[in-house]
Formats: sequence, structure tokens, C-alpha cells
Amino acid sequence: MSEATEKQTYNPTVLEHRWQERWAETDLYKTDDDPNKPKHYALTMLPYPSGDLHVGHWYAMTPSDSRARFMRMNGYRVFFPIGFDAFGLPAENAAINRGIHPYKWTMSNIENMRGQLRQMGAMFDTDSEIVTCDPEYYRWNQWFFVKFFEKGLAYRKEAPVDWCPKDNTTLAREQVVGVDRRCERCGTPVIKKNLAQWLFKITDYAEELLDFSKIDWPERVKTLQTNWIGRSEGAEIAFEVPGYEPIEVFTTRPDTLFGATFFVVAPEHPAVEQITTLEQADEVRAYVEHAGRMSEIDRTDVTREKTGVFTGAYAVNPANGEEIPVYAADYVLLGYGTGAIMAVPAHDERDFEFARKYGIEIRTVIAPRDWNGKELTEAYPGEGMMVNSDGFDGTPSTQGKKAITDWLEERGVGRAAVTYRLRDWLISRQRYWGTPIPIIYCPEHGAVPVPEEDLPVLLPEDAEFMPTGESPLKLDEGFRNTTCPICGGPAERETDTMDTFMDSSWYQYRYLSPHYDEGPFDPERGREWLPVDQYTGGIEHAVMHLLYTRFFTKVMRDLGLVDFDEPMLKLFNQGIILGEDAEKMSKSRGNVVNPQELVDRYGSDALRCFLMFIGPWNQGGPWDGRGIEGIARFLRRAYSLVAGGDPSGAQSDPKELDRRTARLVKKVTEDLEAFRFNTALAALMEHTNYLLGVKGKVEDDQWAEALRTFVLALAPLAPHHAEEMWALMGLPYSAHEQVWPTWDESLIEAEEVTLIVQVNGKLRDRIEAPADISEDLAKELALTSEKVRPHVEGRQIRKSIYVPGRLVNLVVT
RNA sequence: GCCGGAGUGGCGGAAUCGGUAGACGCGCCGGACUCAAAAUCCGGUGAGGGCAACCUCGUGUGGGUUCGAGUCCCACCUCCGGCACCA
Repeated sequence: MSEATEKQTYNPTVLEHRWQERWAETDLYKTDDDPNKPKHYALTMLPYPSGDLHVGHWYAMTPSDSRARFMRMNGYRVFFPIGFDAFGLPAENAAINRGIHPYKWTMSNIENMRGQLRQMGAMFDTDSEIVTCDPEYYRWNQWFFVKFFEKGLAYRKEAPVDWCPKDNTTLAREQVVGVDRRCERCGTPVIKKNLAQWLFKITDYAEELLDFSKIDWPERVKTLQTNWIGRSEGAEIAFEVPGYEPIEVFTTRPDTLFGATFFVVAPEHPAVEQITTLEQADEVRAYVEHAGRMSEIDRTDVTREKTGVFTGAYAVNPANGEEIPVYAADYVLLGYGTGAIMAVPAHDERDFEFARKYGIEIRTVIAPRDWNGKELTEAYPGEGMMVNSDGFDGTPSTQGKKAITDWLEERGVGRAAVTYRLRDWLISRQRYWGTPIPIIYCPEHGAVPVPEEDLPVLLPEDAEFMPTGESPLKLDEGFRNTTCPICGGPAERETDTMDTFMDSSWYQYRYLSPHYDEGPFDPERGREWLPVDQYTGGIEHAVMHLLYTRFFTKVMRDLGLVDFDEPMLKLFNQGIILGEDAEKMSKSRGNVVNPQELVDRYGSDALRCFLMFIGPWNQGGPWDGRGIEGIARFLRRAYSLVAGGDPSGAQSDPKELDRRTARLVKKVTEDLEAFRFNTALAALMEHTNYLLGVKGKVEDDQWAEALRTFVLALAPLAPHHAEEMWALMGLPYSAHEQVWPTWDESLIEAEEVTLIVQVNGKLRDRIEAPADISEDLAKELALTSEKVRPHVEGRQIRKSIYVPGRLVNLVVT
């Protein structure tokens, strides 16, 4: 092929295809295990195999790939794997609606997406691919479950749980979102159901999960997790209830104990039935029943008037021996703290409202500033001097918290305590397409874990998919009936499956050795690559996946599997790509952008570069159908730098070319380091425009060197184009195995600078001057400027500021 | 209510340390090429005024600090996200 024809046949899709094949043939992206290089584990969140890659996948993965490529060129051995989060509801729904088996549906989607991933031109190490619905994978979910069970971190409990009536399954607390409590997956409002479910004791790690000191994660994620865990410091205080056992309360304000004038227990609190007096029984029963029937949304509606009912019982305030009435009221939640509170109406808004309504005494025990000694007209939740508190009067409330706690502790009726909002992770799902929970129920021995050598418990292939609200496996007699591993007697298997967040909690470990069968991962590979150095993915998983995987790693550490505390050292959250109408992309809105069409038309480099160019990666933004044309134009222009003939001659300023090249390398290096793909591309565009302007006016060797550097700087962002240009320049395969260019800092500073001249801070002139111009000379030049003179004439120069090599500011009267 | 984040041309955005506001791209306007169009190339493009040189205004609003503020401080407005009877 002659150069002339090559020039005319610039066709990005053709050249991209050619290189994708060459890369595959030559195993270019096989992970480099050279122990002399520092390791870099780069990870992008694994996709759900929905059938096709959408623009969101491209937006998540291609910048992540560019960053991994950049690291590779910088001398790291980079591990950049990909896999499929293959269990989950859409597969099962496809089975119900269309009669396709979830396995078939999932695997054919995966096959399709593998091809689409190849088109991305990413450097994924496909040898380490994982598919989570493969028994080879989920076997280890079960293995972890058993380990958790043995450590007491997996337990079964019957309790009111969140149930999605559309997906027909229970959910973890994290998977119920918004004030109106909707299912995170499908948006349906959840309801409460009383069910026996398996939970993981993530709350045991609440305190440690609040420690982010070992990771460099976005503040946003750390804040979301911190708020979600919701740590409160205070005290637990026991209140005697005559005729019953003492009831403990949790309070963050032990300093207000003397102001507790009533006591409230949640309607579902086990004490309610015991303490209610005969006279109050009917009323209490009616109230409790009513509360139970109310929807969670109504019940937690903050604007609703407080309701409650007197139980007839009294509790003894341990501070002053006063008997205070015990109410059952639904503003107290069973699941938080101890499910009971001491009510201090003067210093808590909710208690205040309740006391007003039921005519209960409101006793001020913390004096607000300028307090007149009268009853408060609204709750005062702030700090102040303690009053009406016997020996504690005059103590500032900030000190009173500890003083009262110590006093109670001495008397054995209280102690300092910490409470978390975080709940244990409910992992049971009443669905088919997930990992079977490896538990056998024996009438003799109760819940028995399946012995390790019997794992995996295979998901039976021939299940019936009836959306009955029961686990489909329950209907499968062959699966359900088994024998007890301890006594061999007839027993039944657990028929629920695991939350799919289980799969993604440890997948980064499995990538290292996807076929290893002595453990979840090969420890030798682990020592070589762990932990993940750079993780990228969406913010939507801040309190789900990202919390669960941290929890998992801590448990794995405690099991001796790893010797570090955090799974991913650095995290970057990309934003969301919206439709052209700036709305979320959805089929119903008709604003979905199809990446396949774009790849066919403009090529993958254009698509990936455009997604990176659209704005800061963590910001996302609306799609712009015309914008991609600008990128396609840029790539064509860049390509044309090498594709034409090269008439040469030294006419342009050679120093300028070297200076600009050095600046480009510095800019792109710093930008890619910090995930600023948009400005890196802007610099590459600017440089391309400059190069086209001087093309043919530069001496051969210098031009070749400048171009070589440019192509390398382009390589992580537009890998196919860079490879093609590299080859056209006659350089040896492959551009992606080259060392990232460096720059000479001394070249960067120009000898001539544009000096800014201001008068009273206003720009008046620009003067070309030597970079090292002296202050005196700069000021003199400024004063003699034609443009400056009119603004200075007839006035006094009171002061002048000089910023070396940048500006002169004359301050005049 | 509490906790985050953000407001810059017609649009996406840049200005990373307090020092030329609007890089780069889209769009638009003008020109070259063409029978014509597309593509491509060249030039222009914050607003207002002026023939022009230039001048004035301009980064959500109002104040402040400073020789100088998109950037720092105070108060506020708007939008987005999260949490919310959590004791």
C-alpha cells in the first residue's frame, strides 16, 4: 500500500479492528508479572450482563482503561481484570416472562458483551475473567458463608424485615432507599414482613468501618458511609419497673436525666405485654395492633402528630427515685438503641410535643442562656448550666454528661455506651437465581452448615419459576430434601439464596486466580497483587457494595486470609452520562444513546475520547450528539500529522516546538495522574493544532521526535490511533509497550514572556519582555507604555507591585 | 431539619498557588475550495458603546479583606445528592 492510498483511506473503524486483532494475536495485554516492576492493581466495577454494553459502561470503563494504560507506560506491571456480576433478578424475570432459563439468558448475554468489550479496545486481561453464577465462583460464596457462620458472624433471626412486593424478596436495609422507602432495584415501595432470615454481623465492625485513615477515598463516600453507620455516644441507663425487670434506655443526653418525667417503649417492645395493667390492657392492645398495621412510610412520617398510650406501669428514675409513667408510643423504634427511652420533654422536641399533648410535666434541667426560670415554650436541645438536678446543679451540661454517667456507673445502674444506626446485613433472598445458602435444617441438630468438602451446593437447573413469594427452591423436592451432615437423618436444605452483593464483596480477590480450587484465591497471587490500588465506579454503591466489601476484607483479615485492612486503597467515582435532554437515559424517555452505532460511525477511540472530553469524569453530564464530531475531527487531524508526505525545512522556531512538546508532556502527565482526562485532551488538541501549523517547516529529526512524543502522550486515550500512527512512522510494535515520555523542566519556561501591566488592578497593556526581566526595568517599561500613560498621567504613583515574569501593577492616586 | 456538592458565554467546560476570565470543543457568523452540496481548510465569536485606537461592564446575590478576588472571609438565594421520629 502506497502512502498516498493510505492517506485517502483513513477509516477509524477499519484501523481499530485491525489493531484489536493484532493485540489479541500478540497477547499484548497479558498481565506482566515482572517482579522488578512495581505492581498496580486497577479495577473497574464489574458489569451486570444485561445483554448489551450501554454508554454508561463505556463511560465507566474506558477512562479507567486509559488510566491503567498510563500506569503501564509509567513502568508499572498493571493488573486490569473484568468479569460479570451474573446472578440477579433480570435473568430470573426473563425466565418468568419469556421462558428462557436464567443460565442460558445470562451466558448468551455474556457472550455478546465479551465481543462488545473487545471493541472498546481496553487492555483487560481476559484470562482472569470471572462469571459469578459459575459454581466455580459461587462455591466460595458458600465457603465464606460457612466461615462467617463458624465465627458467629452469620446468624438467623426472625424479625420484621423489608419486603419488596414486586421483586418478591426481602432486602437489606441498605437496599431500601428514600423517605418513601422504595426498593433500590425496582422503585416499588417496600412493606414489612415477619420472617426468619440470615444476617451478617456487619455491626460488629461498625467502629472500624468508621476509620478511613488507611484509604484515599472521596470525602463524599466517606461522609455517606459515616452517616450511614451513624455513631452516637451516650449512656445506657437502667430504669427499675416495679413488678417487672429493669428496662434499659439509651440516651445521648445523660446530663438531662433529672428532667425525665416519663418513659416510652416501642409498641413492639417485649415488655409492653408484661407491664400493662389490667385497666389499660384494651387500650394498649388496640394501639399496638394499630401501630403494627401501619405502613412503614406512615409510621415514620415526621410531620405526623405523636401518638401513644399509657401502659399503667411506672418506671423509677434512678437519679431521684421518682416514679414516672411508662407509655407505649410509635415514635420510639424497636430497632434503634434499646427500643426504650427516657423522655425529657424540656430538652427534646419529640418528647416535648408528646408531653404537651398528654399533659406531662416539662421540667427544665438545662438552663438556656437568659433563662427566666419559667417553663419553656419549646424544647431546648442545646447546652447550658444544669439546674433542678440536685448535686449536679451548676455543672455545665457538657461536663454533666460524663459526671452523671460516672455516678450511675458507681451505683451499677448505667454505663457509657455507643449506639450505631447501622443494621446487620440481611442476606437471604427468596429468589432462584443466586447462590444457595449452604445450611441444612435438622430436626435434631438445628441449622447445620454444609461441610466444606460438600461444597458447592449446586443450584438445581430445573427449577419452577412461580412468583409465589416463596423461594423457588422450596418447590424443588429433590433439592430441598437431604440428610443431616451430623446424624445422617432426614433434613431440609435452606431454600433461600444470597444477596448478589455477596458476589461483589470479594470478587477482586477471585480475579487473581479464577480457577484456584484450594481457597477463594491463591495466596501467592494475593501477595503479588493485593490490595487493589485504584478502584473506579459509580457513587450509587457508596453504602452498599463499598461498605460490604470493606466489611468482607476486615473479616477476611480476621480469618487470616489477608494481612491488610482495606480492599481498595484509592477510589474514584465517575459521574453519570445523561441523555441529550439532560435526563437519565431510559427506553421510555427515548433518549438512550447506542454506543454500537457510534462505534460503527466514529470508532471506539472517538467515543472513548469524547466521553472523557465532555467534562470532569466525576461530574458526568448530558450527551452531546454533535460534540463527538469534534473529537472525530481531532483524531483525523492528529492522524494527518503522520499520514501525509513530509516535506521538511527548518523555518519555524525550533525552540518553540520543543518547549510546547515539553509542556504537553507535563500537562498530560499531571492530568492523567489526577483523572483529568478532559484537560489532557484539550492540551492534545491544542498541540495538534500547533503541529499542523508547523508541519513541513521543521527539520526532519526534530519533527520525528516531536511526533513520537505526541503519539505516546495520545496512546492511553486513543490507543488505536496512537498504534496506527506509531506504525506509520515506521516505529516498532507496540506503542503501548513504550515508556511514558518525560520532559525537561528547563525547556518549559519561555525566554520571552507576556508581561501584564495593570493600573489599580485593571489590565492596561501587555508587553513582550525577557522572562528574567528585572523589577526596575519592568516598571520602567510599564511606565513608558503608550497604553498605560493616559491612566497614570497627572497622578501620583503611590506603590507598585511586581510579580516576577508575570505582571506589574501600578497603584496611583 | 441535619450533612455534603455545585452555580462562569448560546452550550459542555477551562483558569490546580489570590495575578491576562472564558483554554479546548460544540454551535453560530464570514471567507476559501466546489456547478452545487457535504467534507475539509482559514478567520471571527462574553455583553454594551465607538469609524477606530480603545472604553465600560462582566464568574448566582449583597457585603468585606487585598495593590489585585471566579479563587479568601461573612451573610443570603437557587439547584442537585444523601440522611431523617436514630433518642
